[in-house]
Amino acid sequence: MGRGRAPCCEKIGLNKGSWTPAEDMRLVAYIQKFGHGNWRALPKQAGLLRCGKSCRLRWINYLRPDIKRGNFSKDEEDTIIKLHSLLGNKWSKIASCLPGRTDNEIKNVWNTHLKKRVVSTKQQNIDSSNDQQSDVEIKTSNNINAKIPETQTIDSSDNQSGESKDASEEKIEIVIEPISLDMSTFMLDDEDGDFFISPSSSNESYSTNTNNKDQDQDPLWSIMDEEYPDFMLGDCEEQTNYNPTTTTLGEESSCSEDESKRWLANLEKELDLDLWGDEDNLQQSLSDPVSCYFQRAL
DNA sequence: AAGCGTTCCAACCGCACTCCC
DNA sequence: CGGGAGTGCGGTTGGAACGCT
Repeated sequence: MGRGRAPCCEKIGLNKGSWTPAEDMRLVAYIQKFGHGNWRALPKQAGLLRCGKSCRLRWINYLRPDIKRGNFSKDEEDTIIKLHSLLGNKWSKIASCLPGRTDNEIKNVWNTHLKKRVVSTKQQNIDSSNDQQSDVEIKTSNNINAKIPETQTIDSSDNQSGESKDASEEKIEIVIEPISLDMSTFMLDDEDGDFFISPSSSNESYSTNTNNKDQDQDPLWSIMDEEYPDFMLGDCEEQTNYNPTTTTLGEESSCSEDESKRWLANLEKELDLDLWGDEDNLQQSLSDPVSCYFQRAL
């Protein structure tokens, strides 16, 4: 689609723009199996024609199993407004107070909805009563009861937003609840102890297009549900206690390069993507999956 | 139905930061 | 301490969906 500026040299030959369901599946399956210890190396090992940055963004903003999708609740919106008044455009900090929401999503909601609402609220307050404290209620509030993974004291002193200078010396204590996310909510095991992705169990409202009215019709999970109902990732019981809020998979999971390549080849076969060819080409795929992928993609 | 403007948000980019050697 | 690599953050872009005429 060609968003933004021209790609740098090292990105020539890599895919850009919207992710396809197949790419999503490949990324999810790879991370479930091997983790994401090294984002730069991940796309090569997973056979994705994407840069590591793009993979990371896709995972964090979209494919993570603990992502909460759908409309923001009133409470969430209020929390965003309050935190933004204190922190400014510190989207990642705000996101840390809203479990399941990403900084990108919060940023979008703010820019498209909440900013206008705050401005109009301020304007209404000024118009209706000339109240000198019209913006106090949205500028400061210590009554924030947000949920973030661990107790944090947010120091807003680094806030550079002009909108919140008044609160720059203030520290807010946020009571938070730990997120307990077990990968078993995302992956179900069958009788043999193997695991497979369970799209429907991961999030009821999962969608790649929340803007859509048919947001339950996500292409990825639709395909997964309909075409790969028993999509297998192989034995990965070591992943069953994966908790993305506390664990970086790549730090704990380990796999040899050979294991990675072999898994990738098997994945292609299971998905019937025909990117690696038949058994005759398997050895070539294993020895140099990326070159093989390019050759076959051309 | 077609055309046009607006809204939404996924994905991009560059820069900043952290870590390691 | 300096430099390089990897990662995170925030601003911006542009295509798709939507609404209006």
